[in-house]
Amino acid sequence: MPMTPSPSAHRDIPAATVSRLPTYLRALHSAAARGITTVSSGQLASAAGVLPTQLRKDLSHLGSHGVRGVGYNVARLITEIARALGLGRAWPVAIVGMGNLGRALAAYSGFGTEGFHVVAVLDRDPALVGEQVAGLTVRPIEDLPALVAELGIAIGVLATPSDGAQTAADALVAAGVEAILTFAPAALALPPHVSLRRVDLATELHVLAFLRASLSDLPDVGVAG
Amino acid sequence: MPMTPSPSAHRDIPAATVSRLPTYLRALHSAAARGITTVSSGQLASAAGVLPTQLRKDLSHLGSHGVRGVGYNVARLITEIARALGLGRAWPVAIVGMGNLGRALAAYSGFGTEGFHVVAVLDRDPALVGEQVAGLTVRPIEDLPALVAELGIAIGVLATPSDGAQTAADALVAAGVEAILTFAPAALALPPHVSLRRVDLATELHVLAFLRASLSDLPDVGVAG
DNA sequence: GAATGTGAACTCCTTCACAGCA
DNA sequence: TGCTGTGAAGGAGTTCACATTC
Repeated sequence: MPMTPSPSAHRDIPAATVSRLPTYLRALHSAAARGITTVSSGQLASAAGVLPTQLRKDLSHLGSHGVRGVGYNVARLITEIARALGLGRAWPVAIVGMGNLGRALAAYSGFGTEGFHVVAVLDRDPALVGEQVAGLTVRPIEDLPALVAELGIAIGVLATPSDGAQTAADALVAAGVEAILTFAPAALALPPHVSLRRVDLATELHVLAFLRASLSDLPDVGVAG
Repeated sequence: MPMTPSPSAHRDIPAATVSRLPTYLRALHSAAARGITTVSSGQLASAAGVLPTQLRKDLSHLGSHGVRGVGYNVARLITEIARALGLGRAWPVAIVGMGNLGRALAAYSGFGTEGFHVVAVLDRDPALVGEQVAGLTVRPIEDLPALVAELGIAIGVLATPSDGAQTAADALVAAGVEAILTFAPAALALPPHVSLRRVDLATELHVLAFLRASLSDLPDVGVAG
């Protein structure tokens, strides 16, 4: 799991815990929407797909205080996790690369409900610049510094082909963006202060294929024809 | 990192190693395309964004034999990794959910070059059934058993909203699919023999926002206005 | 009685140090 | 001399057992 190795001031919450907090938050929101005000670690854990001990250990890192014999107050836990994750305001996001994936991401409604807001879409191809995508006008890469300064863009999403990924990443960093999520299956060289996460679709499929193959060790697909 | 916890017959290659092999494979293909026939662990590791010791340890799990003092034969290493990953044939993939993301995935050219082939696209919405997406006709969920049997579909990709994810997953499992990649931010209950990977875009952004916030502990975005 | 919070054991992964070989 | 392969050390994360509190 690619993550910038250097930064040490993670507010002393382990990286593995941070990566599970959003899931807990979603489960809590869903519970709150159903009128539930108190949950036990067992209930919340099963909704999130983890073990109860895992959940309690995770929550203990935020110093969160449930009530013994009772459980956690849903509203309070939502507040605490949101604060731990640095939410409470909408983070402005820029997406670079307006191919199929970039367009889909720009239109993805999930971001908005989770505290993120796509405020800029860019592409290096002049033929795409000026086009409308998800209610935004596609801008050229050269506009990045101005857009970052103007809109306070904090996170850049790379949806370019592998070739252009490093160049686009350099442009983001030069413009002052310090957090990048890339979908390009390429190794990126970045300054140590820039946080990087990579989502690699082909790798996920490869891992699945491996698991699948190691289960049924048949050369043929396990479907009786 | 969501992965089915049960299966033990991973061909004794650690999960963490498996998740890096595809990256090595890409770097090797790229090297081969440039006419390079031998690489050292240092060269390959920097192309893949890992440490040389990590790479050598990983390769040692496949019993791979490089040549001391020289390095690895590119062609041979490609063959060994491909075999370890169970490649060598194109895995047929079905994508369920033809919203923005599903369409983008169906059109994603990366899959084809990596040993995967999107052979079916489905949606539960009758209004979408029959439409053409990436050269395929959208089929109803009910066609899954027939499609799996006919096309040997081994991997299902879920690009549905969270609501429909469990239902769609059940349909895939009932049709005989034993490996699922889901983009829906929901916990899925699946039989233990089914492998599951989850890609959660919102979670990735949350983690980035956390890292970003813990670096510059300003309430404001770190751009001098 | 019921459920949280946490030290301690355990498992997994990464990194180091260096032996082994061309 | 140069680079691979690997046992051993170190670190991170998960699970267990149980003391603690309502």
